[in-house]
Amino acid sequence: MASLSDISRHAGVSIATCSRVLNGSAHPVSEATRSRVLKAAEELGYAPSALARALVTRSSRIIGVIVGDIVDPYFAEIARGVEAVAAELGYLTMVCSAELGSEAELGHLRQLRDYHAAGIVFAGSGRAGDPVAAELAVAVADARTRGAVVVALAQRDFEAPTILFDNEAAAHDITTYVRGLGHERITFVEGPAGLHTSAQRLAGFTRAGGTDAIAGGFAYEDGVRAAEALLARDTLPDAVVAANDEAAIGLLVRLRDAGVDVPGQVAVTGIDDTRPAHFVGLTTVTVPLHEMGRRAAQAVLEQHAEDVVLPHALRVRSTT
Amino acid sequence: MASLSDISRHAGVSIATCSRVLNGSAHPVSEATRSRVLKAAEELGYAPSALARALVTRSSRIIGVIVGDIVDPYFAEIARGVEAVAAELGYLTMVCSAELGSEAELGHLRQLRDYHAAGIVFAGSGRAGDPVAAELAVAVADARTRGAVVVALAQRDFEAPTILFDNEAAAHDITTYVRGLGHERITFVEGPAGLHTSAQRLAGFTRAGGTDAIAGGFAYEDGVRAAEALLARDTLPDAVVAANDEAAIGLLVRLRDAGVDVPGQVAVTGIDDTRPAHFVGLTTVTVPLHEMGRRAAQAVLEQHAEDVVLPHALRVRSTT
DNA sequence: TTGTAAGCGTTATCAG
DNA sequence: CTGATAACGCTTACAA
Repeated sequence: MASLSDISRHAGVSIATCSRVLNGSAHPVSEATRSRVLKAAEELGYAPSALARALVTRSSRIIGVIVGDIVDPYFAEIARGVEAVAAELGYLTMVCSAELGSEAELGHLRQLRDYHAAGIVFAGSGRAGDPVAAELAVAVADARTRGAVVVALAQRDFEAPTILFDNEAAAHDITTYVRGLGHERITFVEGPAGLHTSAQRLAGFTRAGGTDAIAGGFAYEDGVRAAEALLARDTLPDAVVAANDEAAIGLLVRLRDAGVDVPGQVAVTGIDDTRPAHFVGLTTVTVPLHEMGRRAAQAVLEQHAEDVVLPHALRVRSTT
Repeated sequence: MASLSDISRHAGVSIATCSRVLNGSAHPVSEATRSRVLKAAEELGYAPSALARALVTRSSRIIGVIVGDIVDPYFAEIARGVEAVAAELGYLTMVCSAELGSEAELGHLRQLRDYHAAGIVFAGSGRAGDPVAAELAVAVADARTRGAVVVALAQRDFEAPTILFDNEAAAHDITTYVRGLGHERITFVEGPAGLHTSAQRLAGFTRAGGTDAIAGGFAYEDGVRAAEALLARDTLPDAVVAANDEAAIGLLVRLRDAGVDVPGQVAVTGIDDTRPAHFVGLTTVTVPLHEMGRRAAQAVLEQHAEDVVLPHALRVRSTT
């Protein structure tokens, strides 16, 4: 691949001048030499080395989005929001999936730091008692030293501006709605143990007067398991509020498989309003995932972020 | 952030030696100086500049996966496969979503090339008559010049080893299955116009004896629209084979909303066997998405790929 | 308006 | 076993 010095030689112009015309510098260059350089670049098929450029400017045009699980539509929606605004400005957004937990998150964070990413957005929540929390905090600080702006889209255990919605209120609102329907015995299927988000959603359920909570998770399979636990009881609850849509759907499918009438016999709800919720007609609460992604990207482009809490809203469909 | 020269000064050792101990070089270094360097690195919080390293070694540890749409579970599954094997070897996999079509794809490809990506995986299919096809081919060639290994997971219009499954056969098999059920009037909902994958699936339907095909797409909404087109006809077909799961689900939901009994009145099937298909009990054909991702990653790690066609299989559920 | 040259942080080649 | 030093490809004062 042709480099600046190739162009320079070919066009009979200094490297500096080539650099100036080839990267839209404000520095004046005569039309004559400009076109000569352009022509040489064209002929030789010049492509800049983003690596070299980033090395000297001390910042690349990469925005990293660290998500909990790339197949989870919750994260996909966020990533899409980031991408939408980043692409306009020519930034490359790379989504990194940390399926293996905090360790993987730390690994990705370090890589992003090492590549001088312009921005790093943490899409998922932090974990209580996270063994690598301290290391994460250090790496975040280092990334900042290198000019990265880091933003969190859920509660984390390091210093960072946050763009979020109120998980506790979301859970509270939907629980209240379900109670308002006249359901007395309501079971809550918890999120993954340890996640701050899980704790917040459980707290919302509790504050709304809920008392019966069982273990769960954020995956479809977790919902299936929760359904089985419920099916094993003497009597089914009137309603079950799952900590998120995926689990709610697993629960819903398993319950119906077992011949349970939803919503006739048991009402089922989720939180997040991801695409699959739409597919199955799940009652849930809409949260501004795409908008969070957009704002996160804007924050890194503007190199400055402010804490915000975005609104959520009940979305009633056919499972209640 | 501390750099090699900082460590060098702090430890009273040459930069070269520091480099040797800090990057696991085979070059011998005495235990004494090694530990001195390590200590200095520890104290100063050294983190290597992947940028500088990649610049001199002429290759970064980045694998880019260019997908059609990050919220599409088809691509998410592939990305996950890539990530799974890449992570083990310390490679960073970045998934780039080309929601805006070929142009966006080209943009991402160039970025990846400019960052000297070690590998570039094209997850989606090429388009007939693509206006940027030539530019894509050039950029692919350039990326190769810079040492990248590029792999395609669907038919493309440039030279590249492919890891795929047989789209034509998949569509043929499910159509044949549906006919075997006794359905006579079968409608096929096509994929997005222009995509090679769409053409292949349509060809499979046709080869299996299907004749009635209507416009569609790969998104949920496309399925909804197709359902409405069908609903507007005098009589509904006995079965509809959609070009993929997303569209099949949109179709299914819309049909049921309209009071149509599926599978009683109309049978519905998809292709891909993505997660949502599981949720709604869709009859479809399983394709090795995750495995394709894994193999693509292996190919870039081994710097060499061979063409393969992986098997698919019918997955019968409750919509037929 | 153009060119020279000093880095950016590493790795790698050669000598000691 | 250790250390200079030349790249890698680019940007950017500073000169001319």
